[in-house]
Amino acid sequence: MSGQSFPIGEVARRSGVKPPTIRYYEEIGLLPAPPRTEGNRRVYDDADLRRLAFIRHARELGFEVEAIRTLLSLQDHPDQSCAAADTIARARLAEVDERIAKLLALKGELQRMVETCATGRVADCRVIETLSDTSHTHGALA
Amino acid sequence: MSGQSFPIGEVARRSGVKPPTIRYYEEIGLLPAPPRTEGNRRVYDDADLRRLAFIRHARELGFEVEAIRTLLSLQDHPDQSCAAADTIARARLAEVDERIAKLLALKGELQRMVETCATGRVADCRVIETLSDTSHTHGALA
DNA sequence: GCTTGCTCCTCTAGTCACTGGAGGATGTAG
DNA sequence: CTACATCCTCCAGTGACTAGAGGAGCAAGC
Repeated sequence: MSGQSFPIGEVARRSGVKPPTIRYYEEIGLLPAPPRTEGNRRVYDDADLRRLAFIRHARELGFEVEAIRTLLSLQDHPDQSCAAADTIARARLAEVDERIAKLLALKGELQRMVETCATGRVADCRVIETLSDTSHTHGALA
Repeated sequence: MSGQSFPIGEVARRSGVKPPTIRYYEEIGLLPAPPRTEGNRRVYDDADLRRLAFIRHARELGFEVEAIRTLLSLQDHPDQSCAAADTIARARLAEVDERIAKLLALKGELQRMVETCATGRVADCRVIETLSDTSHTHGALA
């Protein structure tokens, strides 16, 4: 009932991650090395598929591979010490919060521009002001 | 009242962008080449500072340099055709919206983990499920 | 006015996270 | 059994930095 298996190309199509990138993720240990067929071909399952989709989304959101590694470690070691997991989750949470805040600010500004635009010309664009606040500039990256 | 000027090191400290990176941005045309002193040193002003801080935040949010270039073009050509600006702003807006949605989902999951954690063990971590939705997987990048 | 020491300059090379291609084996359809 | 797609490994290239070598500029102290 859950034993679907796919070759790398199929996984690539379904996850949106290209074959060379999938092999690369295996190489750097983000994705476990899958079993192989007689003919040495990689065989993936649904769990791999989900993991890859997760990695892809996280990368698109701008998380570095190391950050993703820590997120995946939460998944991979559900029995690990709570303190460790908590620390990781909290750090990521802070990062996520800041990103959301910045994106919301940028969104507001882009919306304002689209609206202003409807009424005439772009006039005063403040995209820079929106994201150039240097107050919480230091100490952002976890 | 607005004539502050700084050498590259000062700009680096204030913007959080390192000198070599600032020079790199100049090279690829994200930042205009500033005037130089007698002794061939770059001299920046407040506008450069804001622009750099903006670029930094946008990069942290995962926007590619090309996307940032289009955002900056809104700022740089406030008199350009509204249609062009509108198209750019709308495309970025869609991207921003999707990012916000994904980050909120991830945030919820991380929060749940921190809470669960407080009560005992990590147990079932679903960070992967949170971001592995493949439904709107294709057609995301503008 | 000259040395000490910091910042700056350019240039080249290295890193991270991929991306693409060469050259060859495998698997599947006619 | 021949096409032809897909896979394999390996190696080179890209984007966006990052670090280092080697040298010039400048401010401060003696």
